[in-house]
Amino acid sequence: MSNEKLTSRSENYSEWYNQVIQRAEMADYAPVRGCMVVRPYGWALWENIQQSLDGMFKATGHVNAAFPLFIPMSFLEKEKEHVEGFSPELAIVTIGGGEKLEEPLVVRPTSETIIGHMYSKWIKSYRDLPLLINQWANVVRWEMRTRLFLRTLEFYWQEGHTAHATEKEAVEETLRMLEVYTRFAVDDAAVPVIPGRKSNTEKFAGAVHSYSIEAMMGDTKALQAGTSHLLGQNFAKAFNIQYLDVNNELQYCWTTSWGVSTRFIGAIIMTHGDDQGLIMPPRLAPIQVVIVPIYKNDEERSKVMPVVEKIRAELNNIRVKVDDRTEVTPGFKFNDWELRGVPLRLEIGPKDVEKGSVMAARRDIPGREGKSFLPQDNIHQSVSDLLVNIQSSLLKRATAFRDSHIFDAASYEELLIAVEKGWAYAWWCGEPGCEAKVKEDTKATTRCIPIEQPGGNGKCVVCGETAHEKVYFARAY
RNA sequence: CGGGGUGUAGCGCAGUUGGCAGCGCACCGCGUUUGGGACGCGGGGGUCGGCGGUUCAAGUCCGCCCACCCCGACCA
Repeated sequence: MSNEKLTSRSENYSEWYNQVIQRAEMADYAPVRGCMVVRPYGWALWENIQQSLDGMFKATGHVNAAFPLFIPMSFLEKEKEHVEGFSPELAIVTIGGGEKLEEPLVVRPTSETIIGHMYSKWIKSYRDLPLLINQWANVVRWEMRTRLFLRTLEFYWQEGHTAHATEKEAVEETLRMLEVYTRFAVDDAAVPVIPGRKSNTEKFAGAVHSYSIEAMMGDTKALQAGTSHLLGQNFAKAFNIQYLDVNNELQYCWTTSWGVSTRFIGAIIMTHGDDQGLIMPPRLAPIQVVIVPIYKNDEERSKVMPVVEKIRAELNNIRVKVDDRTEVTPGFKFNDWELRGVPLRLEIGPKDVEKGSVMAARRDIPGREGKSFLPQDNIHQSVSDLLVNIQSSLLKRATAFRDSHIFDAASYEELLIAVEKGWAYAWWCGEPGCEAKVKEDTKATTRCIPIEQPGGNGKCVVCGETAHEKVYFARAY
């Protein structure tokens, strides 16, 4: 661990990002190119994300299951767009047990195909529907360039796969899970996101429609933080997922899939972090409160530690860490836990023992301004209140930042300026040509066509033709 | 695959006209410290990316190879 200052976030955002992750011991690259080791502290955050999402999945009637890591190549080839979309980034096993395989096995880049294969066996009757299954898994996509959490060769995620009797139900499911992701991002991660539909060029290979939640990072670039796909009957037809309806007629199912990955950790880091390092939203923070005892000698220690233990015991259902390391100074610990993003720090020293107080320092407000004395009495209540307050102020701050970097673009000139400074919000006719022109001129792409629309019509910001929908253009990760 | 760059201690780097392999941080030991990144003294750690060449002598000069990073095309 280093005790040097971090690179400033405004000076070099990408260096800041890598430094924070490494110094906070969130993750490392493994010796193999592009693969990521998630360190215990990073994994603890992921576990909290898992727990939060899993609770919402259960509440909406989904159950967990597991499917194979290896998928026969022929499975992917059954859906034309799917294999075309994924073939450049597949890792393929050609040798097994020293023998060349009859048919290559693909290391799953996503599991629609193998799950579709199983669903065709499992689903026979309308009584089997809807089938609502989620899988927590790792997947592999052979990316050209990797970035910790955001784009790694292997990543961890959850992928939900559902089958329904009607299109209407599948559409409802797709939007329901988009809503679940939105609630998770906003309420638990304090990451404001815009739910919307992807353009045809940006959608998932094999989907009818893709939806996503889009977040703005601290450098104003956009990050797709979760996706929900309406697969229509594309996979049902490719894999023969059929059922007999009440009239004894054979019907194809309507399917969906949706996922959130370890990429979301990157979203949290880049949304909330500052020049001191990470800031964890209290609801997901691996450590919510760190207590730093302060003493000069054994005598002071013997007075301070019982108070520390008493406070720790009272904060029973809060994730508390007592940093009783003796080899580093309190000042070092302050910086260390700030780097790791612990939302609230309690300092307890001889003065607090005398006064019956503790010093509380909130992570979201740096320096003296974020410090206050709390009475030791009723500490559980005051700490809980502070955590709630920090959670909501993080969301408020991120939302204000995002909104001040979204610009209405009424003309192409305005769009060019807007995507330099943040996101452009503009009418778009839906033509891929207009989208491609923007990408060529600015590197910005359509992020999503938001669910909430202003209504009425406008003129496409690129070609001037009549447009029915407004869309966000932005540079993206 | 195209353009640019870098390989020297765990990490970050310096190394001049070729002449004993260095610095900061980290690590280990002892002591003093401890309310915002402590200090002193002592210590351990190297196939200088690899192979070959020039030379009395190569981290340094020459040739070939390898690896990695950044910018493009691709992407949750």
